[in-house]
Amino acid sequence: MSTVPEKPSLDNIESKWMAYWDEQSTNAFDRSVSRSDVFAIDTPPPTVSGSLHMGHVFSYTHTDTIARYWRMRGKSVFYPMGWDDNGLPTERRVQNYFGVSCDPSVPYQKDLVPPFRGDPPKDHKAVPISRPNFIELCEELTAEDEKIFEDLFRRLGLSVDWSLLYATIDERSRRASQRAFLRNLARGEAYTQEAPTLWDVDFKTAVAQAELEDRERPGAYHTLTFHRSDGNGDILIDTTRPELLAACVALIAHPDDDRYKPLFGTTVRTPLFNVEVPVLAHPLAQQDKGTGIAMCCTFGDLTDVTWWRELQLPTRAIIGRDGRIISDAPEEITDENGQRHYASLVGKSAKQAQTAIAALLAESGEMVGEPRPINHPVKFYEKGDRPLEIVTSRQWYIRNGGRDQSLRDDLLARGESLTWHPDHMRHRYSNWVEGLNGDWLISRQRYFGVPVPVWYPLSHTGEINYDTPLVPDEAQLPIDPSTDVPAGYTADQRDKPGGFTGDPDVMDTWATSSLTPQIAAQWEDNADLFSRVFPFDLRPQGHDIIRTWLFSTMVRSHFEHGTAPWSNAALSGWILDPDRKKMSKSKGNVVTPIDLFDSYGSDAVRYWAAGARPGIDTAFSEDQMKVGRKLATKLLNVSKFVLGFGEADTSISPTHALDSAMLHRLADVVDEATKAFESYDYARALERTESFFWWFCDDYVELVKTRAYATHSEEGALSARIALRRALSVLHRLFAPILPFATEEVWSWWQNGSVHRAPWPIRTDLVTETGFTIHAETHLDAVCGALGEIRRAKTEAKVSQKAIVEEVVVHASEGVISSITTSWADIADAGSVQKWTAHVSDTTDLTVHVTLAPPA
RNA sequence: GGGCGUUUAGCUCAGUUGGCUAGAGCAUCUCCCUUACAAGGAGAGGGUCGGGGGUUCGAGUCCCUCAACGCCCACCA
Repeated sequence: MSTVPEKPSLDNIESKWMAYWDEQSTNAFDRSVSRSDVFAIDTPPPTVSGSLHMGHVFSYTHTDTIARYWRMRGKSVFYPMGWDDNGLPTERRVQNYFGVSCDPSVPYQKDLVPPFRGDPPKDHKAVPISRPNFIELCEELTAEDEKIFEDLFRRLGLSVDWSLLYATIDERSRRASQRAFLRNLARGEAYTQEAPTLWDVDFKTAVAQAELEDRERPGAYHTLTFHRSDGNGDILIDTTRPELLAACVALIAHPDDDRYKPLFGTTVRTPLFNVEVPVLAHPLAQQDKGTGIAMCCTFGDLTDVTWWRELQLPTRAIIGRDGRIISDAPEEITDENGQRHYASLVGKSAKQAQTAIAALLAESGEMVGEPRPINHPVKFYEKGDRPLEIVTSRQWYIRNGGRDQSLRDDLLARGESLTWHPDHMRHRYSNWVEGLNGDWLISRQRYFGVPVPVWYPLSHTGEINYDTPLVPDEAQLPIDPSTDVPAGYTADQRDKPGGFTGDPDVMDTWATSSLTPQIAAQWEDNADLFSRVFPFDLRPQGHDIIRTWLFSTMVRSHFEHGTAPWSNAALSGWILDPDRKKMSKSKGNVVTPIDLFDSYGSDAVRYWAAGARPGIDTAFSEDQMKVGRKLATKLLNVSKFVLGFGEADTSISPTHALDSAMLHRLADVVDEATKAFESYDYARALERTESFFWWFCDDYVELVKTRAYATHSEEGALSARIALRRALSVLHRLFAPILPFATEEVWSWWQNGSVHRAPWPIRTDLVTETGFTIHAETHLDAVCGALGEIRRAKTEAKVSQKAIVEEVVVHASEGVISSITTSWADIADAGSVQKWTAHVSDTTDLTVHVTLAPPA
């Protein structure tokens, strides 16, 4: 407890109180309490490769207000932070920064010195290094960014317990991730399979359904002529991907399509390549698309995959993993011209091949007319730059209900069991789960990630036996199969016939971040801690990653623990720029958070963020930050003022009706704010508190300040001071979750300890239900109504509010007159009124005639 | 094509089970240097609550319908 400063200021309060909170361990999680006294938050680990922006400030503030509320409610708040530094974006930065590339076949080198630290020359050829070395460099580079992130989050006032920090690539995360995978494998929930999968040709990795997005791209319909094998004419096919013609395995029309019914079971020959393919029926063919009959290739899109599987068609892949036409033509192309045509396409990208084949078709006369340009949606990897291809490869999957109705039902039920904030977000989840069309593909052909922790035995001829993977003991985790050796083998047996080979892949970043509750709670590493926090209370996150992060976390927890990982999911909205467009760097409308903290203070920025209702998109608004700044300043000033009246024994009830009425009004605000916070609605809690606060400052304090100075009587002054101090204490605590710095500052002037460890206010801090006979709201409306009329009269007369009023005549109902009479002395003080008379009238309206004194 | 959300003052938004004359902040305008605060204060103007229909004594609120905008999912020859 210190004294009230002469000139209160918001300057530098952030650094002052940040240091204090560290010193006092204000935000530390108490590991001794039982689960029922814990509030556990599964904080989203931000991606470290980028920079923190207003979106982070926005959503993390929301969570922080909730954390602070529950801490004041006496819960031990488990509020960890994690860094998501596992994955592609980091990998790319490390390659560019150090001038290295990851090659899992290179052995680990202790104390490796990278060729560069920052800006390798343009002609530098990346030096291949082992995967463990590469991961070390990733950790080194991300550490710098993580420091910056931590500083920013501290400055924002997040009440995170920084001792709980984790990173998704750290040892604990890798161990948890591999352990969970191995358990999935042991229970049959993870499996490997060779199958056509969506493939990014630039990253050269498989991608999962959840990572897809559609982009509108220009394309062109080409009308191709297929020749009936019986010589009875041609069939026209519309396709946007003529470059796949050599991969054509069938023509397919709808079973009910009368135009093509007679052709089912017959064959046709492809243009240019002269390969015989069957004409088949399948209900997925759409009669109104193109010519109503489609060319099925291996593989142009996911429909092709379905046809290929269901109609048991052969495989004729022509696109390689680099997105180019492979050199080996399908052996079905026996025609000499066909082989020549194919050879002319080898090595071309899909786009180049399309141009080339269009020219060939035009030349051979097997294309009708010119290509007709269209715009159509094409599937992309969300981080990729080129359309996805479909290639056949061996991948690991985790079951997620995409191929199993009963599992799907179980996961839907888990989603239903959550309390969603806002509630309608539950539809995003069920919508996604119901639309799954396959299991979760978790393997990625990348390096910086958690390795798939298995090896495979090699036969005496060197064949990989995928059916009996060699798994490590859990005690060995984390492992890297590219350098570690499975039990029963020696290092020199690696990749030798009769030996073993390590799985070359890493797991999808979501395969690790789907375990954030387990990682943060130190699952299996610290059973005591885990039992005190799991399942968590809250998962806060963006609604754009319901299908990825939220759903995958649910899948893992369902399998491993047989429960949902949390009871509540709070989805935050987007930040829009003032023109209602989503903010983005490319538009140059991104303001950095630090500048805003410097300009308005952290509390003001938090105030803006907390004004947005849960899950609602919100416009970026510096105006709102100015308002927040004003609020924080006002809080300082009014606190100084109230405390300046001197101490009072607040255990005694105030005697004046106005004072009691004010406390009753505030007690209702406490109830509302409490109810709002319990349903995660920080915005409503703020709105109610703030609205009361401005009324308190503008009307109540003005009404009682003269009396509080002991101008009239000690008894009256005491009543006012008791009410003022009770209200102030409650207001400090009500604002604490939103304005942690300013409230801590004012709290320190007159209280011991942190406001953030003070108990959340309750009604009985303000009022006891006995001994108050008038209706608080009626009383306040009457008194403030009268004061308002006097103020209006002065404003209309264009005189100072300090101007003396000679007489006030009030006409009102008996009850209103009674209230005004009771508190008349305060009204007269606030309005500088010399004399007044009251008349009881039938009307419910309050009429006030004000006679101003002549200017002195 | 399926689902979800939004539509209230110039702007951003409240309006909780239907109930006085629909609210706030910002912006605009007027006034006031008033010993907590001029980085302040006091006031004013401004809305036929997206359109249409219905239920009701009474609808911003409930029902039907249409529209616009946004998002999610699916399809995509």
